Amino acid sequence: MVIFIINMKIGYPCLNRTLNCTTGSTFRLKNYSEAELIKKISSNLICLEKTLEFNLENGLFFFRISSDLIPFGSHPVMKFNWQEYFKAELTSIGRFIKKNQMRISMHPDQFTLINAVNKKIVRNSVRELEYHCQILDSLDLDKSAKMQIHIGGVYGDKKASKERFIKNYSRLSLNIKNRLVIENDDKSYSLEDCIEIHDKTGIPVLFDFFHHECLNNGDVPKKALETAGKTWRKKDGIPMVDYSSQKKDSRKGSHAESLDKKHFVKFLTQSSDFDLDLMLEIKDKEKSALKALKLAKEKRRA
DNA sequence: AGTTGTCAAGCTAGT
DNA sequence: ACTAGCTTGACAACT
Repeated sequence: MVIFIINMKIGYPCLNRTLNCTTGSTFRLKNYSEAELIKKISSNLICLEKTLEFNLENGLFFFRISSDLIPFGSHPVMKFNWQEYFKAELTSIGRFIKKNQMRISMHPDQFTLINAVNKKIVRNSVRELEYHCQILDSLDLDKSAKMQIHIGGVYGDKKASKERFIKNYSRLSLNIKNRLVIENDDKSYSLEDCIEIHDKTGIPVLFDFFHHECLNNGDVPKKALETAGKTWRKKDGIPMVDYSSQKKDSRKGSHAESLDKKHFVKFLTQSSDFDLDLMLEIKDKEKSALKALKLAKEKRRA
C-alpha cells in the first residue's frame, strides 16, 4: 500500500464561521480609546489562536490572517505599542504556526495602492504594508509568509500605471519586499501584466485561478500556473494560489457561496503537476476548504 | 431583542 | 450618477 502525502496546504481567508468568534473585531474611530483597543486586540488574538487550533484539528494548514487583527493598525491615531504589549501572545501564536508548519498569508485591502497617482495614497499604502509586515514579523515567521496585493488602479493609462508600480516598488524597504507578492486581478491587470512587472522587479506572482478565468491573455491554466510558479524563489516558499469560482446569476467576478465541486476537480486536474499552497476564496470559508481537502485527497488516491 | 445603517482608506465596471 | 464588489462583516445606534 502506497501512502500518498498531500503536500498541498489548503486554507481559507480570515474568518471561521464554525467558531463563534472573529479575528477582526474592530470599532469605530470616534469611539477610539486605548482601553478599547487593548480589549479588541486581545479578543482578536484569542480568536486567532482558536481558529488556528481548529485548522490544525481539521487538516487545514494554510490561513490568511485578517488585516483587521490590529484595529487602525496603520492609522495615525494608533500610537500604542501593541507588539510589545502582546508580545507573549504573539510569540505563542507564532510558535504554534511554526511547530505545525502552517503557511500564512495576508491580503492588505483595496486601499493599498502603491501605484496611485495621489502621493498621499501611496504613503498610506506603504504604512499599511509596514503594518502587515509588523504582524508577520511579530509572529517571527520567515519570508515565506506573504502579503499579497493587486497592481492597483489603471488611472486611464495602464502603461504609465505599471511603470509607477515598478518605480514605487523599488523604493520600498527590504522588509516589505521580502514579503510582498502580486496577484492577477479580475478586471485590470492580468497574469501577463504581473509577469511583466515580475521581470522588472523580481516580485513573485501569486496566481489567482478564478481571476484568470475572468481576465487573461490566452494562457491555459496549466501554462499560467507554471509561469506564475517560476516567479517564486526558494526563500519565498511554495507558490501560493488563490482559487474561487463564479457565483451564479451574479455579476462577473463575485465569489461563489460554496465550493463548485466539478469546477474544483477540474482545477485539481489542471494543477496536479505543480507544488502549490491553495487559498479557497469561497464565502462559506472553512466549510468549502474542508470539502476541497477531501476532494484533493480522493484525487491523489485515484 | 432585533433590525438597520455605517464604518479609515479606492477603484472599476455594471446598472 | 450611483453602487456592488473586492478578502467582507461587525457593531453602534436605532426601533
